Amino acid sequence: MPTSQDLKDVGLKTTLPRLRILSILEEGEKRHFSAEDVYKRLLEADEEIAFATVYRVLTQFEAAGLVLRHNFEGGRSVYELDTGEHHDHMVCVQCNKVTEFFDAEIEERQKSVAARYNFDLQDHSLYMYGVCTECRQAS
Amino acid sequence: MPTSQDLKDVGLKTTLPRLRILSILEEGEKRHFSAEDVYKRLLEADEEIAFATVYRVLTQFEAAGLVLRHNFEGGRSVYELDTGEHHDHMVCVQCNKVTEFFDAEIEERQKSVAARYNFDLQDHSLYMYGVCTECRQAS
DNA sequence: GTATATGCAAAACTTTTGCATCCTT
DNA sequence: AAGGATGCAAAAGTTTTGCATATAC
Repeated sequence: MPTSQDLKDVGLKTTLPRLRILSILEEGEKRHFSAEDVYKRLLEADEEIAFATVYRVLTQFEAAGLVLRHNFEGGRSVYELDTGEHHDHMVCVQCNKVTEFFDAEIEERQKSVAARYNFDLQDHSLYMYGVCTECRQAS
Repeated sequence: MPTSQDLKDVGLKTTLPRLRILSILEEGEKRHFSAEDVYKRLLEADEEIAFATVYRVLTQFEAAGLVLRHNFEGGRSVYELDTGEHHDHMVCVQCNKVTEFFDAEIEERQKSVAARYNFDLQDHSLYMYGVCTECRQAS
C-alpha cells in the first residue's frame, strides 16, 4: 500500500489517482504494465480514472524517478516500478511474460565498449526475446 | 546500386519504389533510417513515392530478411540493411548518430543467462544511450 | 491477362494536450 | 484562496489498411 509520504517524497501531491496507480505498480506479482494494463486494472477495481490521467501520472512518475519506461517490440511503452536495482529483461514472445536478470559481466563489457569509443554512456536497454520455460513445456 | 536480381532473390517483384528505397538503404554513409528519413530522401531526389508505400516496402523488406527494424527510444521505428553481421547499437542522445559495435563476450553471456533460465533465446536488442565523442568535444 | 503493387485517403493505435472544473494544501 | 490535478474530448504522431488504378511478368 503506498502512502501519501511516498508521493510527497518525490514532490508530488497526494491524489487518489496517483495512489491507486502506484498501488497497482507495487502489487508485486506482476511488475511490468502498459498504460492500458494499468487502466484495465483500475476499471476492474471500479476506479473511475481517465486514460489521459493514467498517462499523465505514469509520465510524472517517470520524471520523478519512481518508474522506468521500456520500449519492447510491439510499439507500446511498458512501465515498471524503479526498485533502484538495475536489471535487464527477457520477454517471452508467446506469453509476453517479462523476466528480469542481471549480469555483472555484461554491464562491465558495455562500459568498456563505451570507453573504447569515447562514448559517455548514460543508459542502456538490453531486451532478450524468445520462449520462456513454461511456454516451451506447453508446446 | 541495387539490381532487379536483389529483389528477385528474396521473392519480390522488381518495382521502381522497391529499387529506389533499397538504393537509399544501401547508400553507405548513413545506415539507419526512420520511414520518414527514407521518404524525405525520396522527395529530395524528386521520386514521387507515397508514404504508405515506403512503410509497405520497409515492412516487406523486413519480412524478406533484407532489413532489420529497431525500436530506439523516441517512439519511431528505425530500419537498416541487414548485412548478416550481427551488431548492437550506441545512440547519441544529442545528435542521434547511431554507432554499431559487436562484443563477443556480451553475446556469450546472454546465451548463458538464457540457458540458466531455460529460455529459448531467439533475438535480442542492446541499445546504449549516451553522448558520442563528437558531441562531447563540441560542448 | 492475371496477379500483385501503388497512390490516396481514411482508419487504427498510442500518446499528448487544451480547457473547464475539481481537489489538495 | 491559489496552484495544481483530473476528466473529457480533441489533436498529434506513427503506422496500417481499403479500394480503385496502374504495373510487372
